[in-house]
Amino acid sequence: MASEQVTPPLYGTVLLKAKAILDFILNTPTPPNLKEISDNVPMTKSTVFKILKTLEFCGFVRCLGEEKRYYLGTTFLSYAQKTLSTFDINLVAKPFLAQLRDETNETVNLGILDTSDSTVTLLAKLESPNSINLVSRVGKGMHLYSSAMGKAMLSCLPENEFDAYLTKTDLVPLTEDTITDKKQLCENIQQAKANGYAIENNENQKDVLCVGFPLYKDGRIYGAFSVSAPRYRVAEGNLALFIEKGRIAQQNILAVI
Amino acid sequence: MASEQVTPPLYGTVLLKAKAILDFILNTPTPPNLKEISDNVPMTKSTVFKILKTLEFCGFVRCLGEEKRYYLGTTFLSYAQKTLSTFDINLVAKPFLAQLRDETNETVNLGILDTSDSTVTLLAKLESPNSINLVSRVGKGMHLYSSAMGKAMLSCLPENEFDAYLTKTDLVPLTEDTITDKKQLCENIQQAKANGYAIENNENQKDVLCVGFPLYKDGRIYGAFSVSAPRYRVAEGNLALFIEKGRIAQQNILAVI
DNA sequence: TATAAAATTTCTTATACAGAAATATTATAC
DNA sequence: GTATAATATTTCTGTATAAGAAATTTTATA
Repeated sequence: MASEQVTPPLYGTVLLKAKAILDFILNTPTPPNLKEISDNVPMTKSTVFKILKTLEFCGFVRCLGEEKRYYLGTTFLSYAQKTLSTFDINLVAKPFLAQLRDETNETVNLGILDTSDSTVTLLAKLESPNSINLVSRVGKGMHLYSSAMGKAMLSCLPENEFDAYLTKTDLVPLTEDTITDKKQLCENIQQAKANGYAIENNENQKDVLCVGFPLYKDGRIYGAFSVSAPRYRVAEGNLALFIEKGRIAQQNILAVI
Repeated sequence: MASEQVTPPLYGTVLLKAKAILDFILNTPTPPNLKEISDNVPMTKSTVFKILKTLEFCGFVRCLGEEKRYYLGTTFLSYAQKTLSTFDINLVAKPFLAQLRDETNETVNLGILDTSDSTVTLLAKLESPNSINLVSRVGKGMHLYSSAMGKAMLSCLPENEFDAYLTKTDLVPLTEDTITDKKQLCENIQQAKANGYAIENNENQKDVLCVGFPLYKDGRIYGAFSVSAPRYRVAEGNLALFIEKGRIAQQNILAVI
């Protein structure tokens, strides 16, 4: 849906063919042999064969057994490890968050879950063009129970992990509206789960309202982002805009993760 | 060293170039930009650029940030998952184990660690050409503390996991030579770790001697294999042969895992 | 042993590729 | 704010390479 590049490049047809073959192996329950592959990708048997042999040479596939079935290779294990170790949600999400900032004219934050002490680590803050800004600092840890991003991420936790968090955490009040009752927090998180976003209204920082969106995909919590504004600037229509545009940003980011 | 295919295939030069680029990104601590890549692979900048754009289109790399640095893509996460879920140590190891069987003229076994109940599951049994064979059945579970493959795998466990195993396990005797003393087992495993192989002499099955080799790589225990023979057939020189040829098979298998 | 099916190899022309060099886009110095 | 340098991207062209048809070898099955 986004206006991204969808036309294949005019270079590297072999790469595109190789990917089609790899994807076919990926999506086939039992490892296929040459015939099964060439029957299911738009290439002749000899072309598939030659590409497979090169992929095998590269360690991208392995051909095993008397039936000569093709398996994805162990090379991908190293690549995947590197992908994870250098994955930068900050860089991935930033363009979409900048757009969200421009659409809402408010400050947009990006955070990740710090599992060591169950807090939100603020990775990036895209300042509102409006003059009066909020006091937040990149790197600062916030509580999960009081912040919009934190509550958004809580809403994605598996039940047992959420229970563990609830058990071990003291809900220390930060403002007069901080939720300090565990049952109430539970309900609040349930609501966030149902909505797909979490609202924090004067709970974490005085006179600030935040809408937090989780970045959750394939069972993994990549982080969360939020739109935050001084409460006086958030009228009814404004909040709806935050939610609408936030949801779009969320979809866009998840699509490229 | 093995007489495997080492000559690049005469087809798919773009694939080979693409792999060189991916490998450079893999081995560079901070994600490189175009210039850094093209300075380090034997291609011109424009060639590297065009391949990168196609790799990006395929989801194999992503270009992020103002500095346009290249990261390995998330596509590899799916590929790696599939690699692991279809990984078949049996098929990978079999040719080398068949060779070992022929070199020793004894039965060769392949097993994996069943972590659910801490036993060895026998995956394959390559029968000795000699007439008198041993009683073992594919699928049969053996104890880690009494079998050669089990002890080989124990020698690769991280210390805390080994301690946990020792604590929870009753060393029930299977023969008159089964090690039933935990301290003695500890020393035996230490010895196996130092040797790189484990010997089981009449401990698991009466009148049988086994030499077990672990298949351990990158912190992962893929399984173990063993050469097993009736004790009366194992003279001094024979045992040395088992160890020598077993080590070679182990190296060969680990090289292709 | 005969037959079928699948895997390799051979061969050839159109085409996709590689690199040089020009251009555009940044970053940085002045 | 302009000049300069560094990097990224595009254009262009001869040549190497890829794609497919078909023959051949290998392997499975009757």
